[in-house]
Amino acid sequence: MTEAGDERRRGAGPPEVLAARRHKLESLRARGVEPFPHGYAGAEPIASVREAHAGLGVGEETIVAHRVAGRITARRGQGAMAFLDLVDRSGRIQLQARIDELGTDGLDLLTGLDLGDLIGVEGFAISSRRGELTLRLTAFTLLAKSLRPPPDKHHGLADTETRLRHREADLLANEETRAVFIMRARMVSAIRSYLDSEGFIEVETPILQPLYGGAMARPFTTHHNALDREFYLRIAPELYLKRLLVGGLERVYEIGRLFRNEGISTKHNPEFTSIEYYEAYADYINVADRFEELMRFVTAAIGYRGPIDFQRPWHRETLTGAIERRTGVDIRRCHDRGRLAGAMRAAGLDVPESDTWPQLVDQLVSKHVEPTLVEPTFLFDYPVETSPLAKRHRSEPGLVERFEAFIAGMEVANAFTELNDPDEQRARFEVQRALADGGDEEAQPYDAAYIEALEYGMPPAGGIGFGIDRMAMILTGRTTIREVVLFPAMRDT
RNA sequence: GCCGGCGUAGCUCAGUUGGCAGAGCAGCGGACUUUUAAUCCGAAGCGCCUGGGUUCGAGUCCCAGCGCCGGCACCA
Repeated sequence: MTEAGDERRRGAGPPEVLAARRHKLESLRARGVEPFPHGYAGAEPIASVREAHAGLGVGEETIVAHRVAGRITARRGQGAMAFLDLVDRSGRIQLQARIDELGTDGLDLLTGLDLGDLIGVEGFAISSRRGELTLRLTAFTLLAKSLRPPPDKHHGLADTETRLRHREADLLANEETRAVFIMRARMVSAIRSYLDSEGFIEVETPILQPLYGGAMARPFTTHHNALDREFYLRIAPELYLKRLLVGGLERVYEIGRLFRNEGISTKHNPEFTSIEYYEAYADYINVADRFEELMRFVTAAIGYRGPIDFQRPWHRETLTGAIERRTGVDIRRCHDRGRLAGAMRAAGLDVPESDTWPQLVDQLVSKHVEPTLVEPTFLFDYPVETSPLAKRHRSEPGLVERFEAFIAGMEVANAFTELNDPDEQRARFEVQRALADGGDEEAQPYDAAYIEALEYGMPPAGGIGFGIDRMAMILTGRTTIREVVLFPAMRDT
């Protein structure tokens, strides 16, 4: 059902399922029941109730009292007795409501509540005749009345559009959705604890930036009224983080939202979460080793049980070797656009006319190499043309010390030995400026403040950035970024 | 941005060659003291995404629009 449909119906009077809940709300108030009380202190998580009675035998009853709170998700009436399912953040538990415990009025009130209502309960832990852990209720309190029916209790909520536009409905109906976002949170928490334990400090740099940089992407722009100037929403925190290396912080990381004004796809959301970390006195090989270690740590910490093996050492190839192996094109022998285009045509590959040399290299990687990289893989050593912030390779002319990491056919990380020579950085920016003048919308702008920072002296360093969302996709086994972003970008209805 | 698929009750879904819009769950009324998506009986609830058109007659066929999904392009 679309939003527009809801609105129209509201104008013509609500559907009867909504009206029924409204009427029930009023009759509760008429009975003196407050439908929206202020709190319910002292409830324990359902999971801890389960833990406390793990060894309970079938049909066994205890006099251990528990107090829990949650949402009613199912009801099985038996006249003078009823069973209900209660769900909280930690799990589900069955409730048994008996007329001899609650009285006629109490049982009527409880069984008259709706699926979706939030209640707090007290009761004794017992095992039912079928062996299910159950709370035999001695008391209950309505904690919040639900005025909108929850999705089908068995089929859950399946309509993708409703799931994404009303994530709350998705979360309350689909346990699997809750599991995905809990897993994502634990993943981020594990990343933090790894980096914290390695002496990195978490920092926050500007999201509203006077000049964007650190990646090849088109930015969002916005306007600050008091300063009367345009700001960009950051496309990357890189340049600010490296200024912190200059300042002596030496090991820094930032987890936060990035914004790129580009297309939306199963792998792209206009705002997404990345982490970047930088380490003084490391080079890109050290960074690759640490990233492998980080992923081993994170997957162990969250109990990852998926198809990808993170314990084994990652595959390592050079970029040029990977391209040559898969297409026969040796980009080292094709330093100008014409030669590369010719070699690609000779190999029977598509050559878009407007593509520049770096764009053709990108094509080769994304079309012919990336899809083959299912197991965790590093590609090392990229052309200097595609990497204006990376340090020149120590032995390979024309290349920089940069790698990208791939998992499940998807690029997940980008890293390099950082360029810390201010004069060379200035020259690289000049090249970018020329590209921008030539109409390249993604060329990086000249950042004079950054050059000035490098002039104070930046330690040799390695750094990496990777997409939290894509990592979450891989670790939760989702195929679209929308399944790991709580509220993904959607069109207006 | 381009190409294709989809849009029916609060939710999950049927709907034949164009012929009175349906089921299950939820909700409503009643029965029931051990049930576990789904106990039994009964009565309700759908302007079929929006707007045009063809037709005696449109959920169904045609056109346009909106949204979602899947590709492509762009990108991480």
